[in-house]
Amino acid sequence: MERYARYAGLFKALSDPNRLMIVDMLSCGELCACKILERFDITQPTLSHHMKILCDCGLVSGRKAGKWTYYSLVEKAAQDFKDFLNAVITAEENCVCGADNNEECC
Amino acid sequence: MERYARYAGLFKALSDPNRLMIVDMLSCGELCACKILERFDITQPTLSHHMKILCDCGLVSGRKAGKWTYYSLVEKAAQDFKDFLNAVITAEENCVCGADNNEECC
DNA sequence: ATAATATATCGACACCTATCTATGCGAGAG
DNA sequence: CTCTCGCATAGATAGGTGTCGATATATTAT
Repeated sequence: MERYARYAGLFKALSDPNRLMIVDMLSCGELCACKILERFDITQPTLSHHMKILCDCGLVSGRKAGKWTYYSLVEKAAQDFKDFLNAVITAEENCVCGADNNEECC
Repeated sequence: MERYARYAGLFKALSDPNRLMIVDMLSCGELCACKILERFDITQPTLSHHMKILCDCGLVSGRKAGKWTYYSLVEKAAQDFKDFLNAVITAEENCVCGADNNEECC
């Protein structure tokens, strides 16, 4: 259950259209905050809020360079997340369903 | 942007640990509501609420049979979702990043 | 018909979220 | 040192979310 709670945080981080698009942009490479901001109709503090959420969940990392902050996707976190989703939607040995599906219901 | 908003709804549906675990259980096959309820420390109305969210986003479907309601994963929706996530975290031709990454920043 | 059972809906509550404006803070430029 | 610029933080606000107890609805059993 700990595992589910941890990944649920990642799903929540991507549950906003703006953040989803930001991650898509970052998948092509590092971008500075102002470049990201250009593509959205939100204020700078709002973008900062979204970037913090993406960083806090571990999917994105920020790098300060002078006045600018560059954000990039954390490849390993993204892969782990993808693998987790795949495991969740795929039938597995040792699944949480408990393997008592074949019992008569109720 | 429409596309992001649509899938953001799916991420939101999976942003709760209980719902994430429910989907994992359903990936092994159809389950009746009471069987699902057994595995959680929540009340029946709360489970009903979660199942409605999972159904509304298209990831799960419900089938009434007498007194019972059986829920199952919608395989195509799950696959499409997985493919979308993969596209988002992978660099692509024709990406939303706009391909102007190589410009000097700001 | 009446009772029991499975599930959904309603109304309430505490908490969280996305957004804004205003402000703070650190780095470079003059 | 002071000004400007990029970004983060604080505070406010409207709306959403997870949970519950109470109740409604529908189906099966008596």
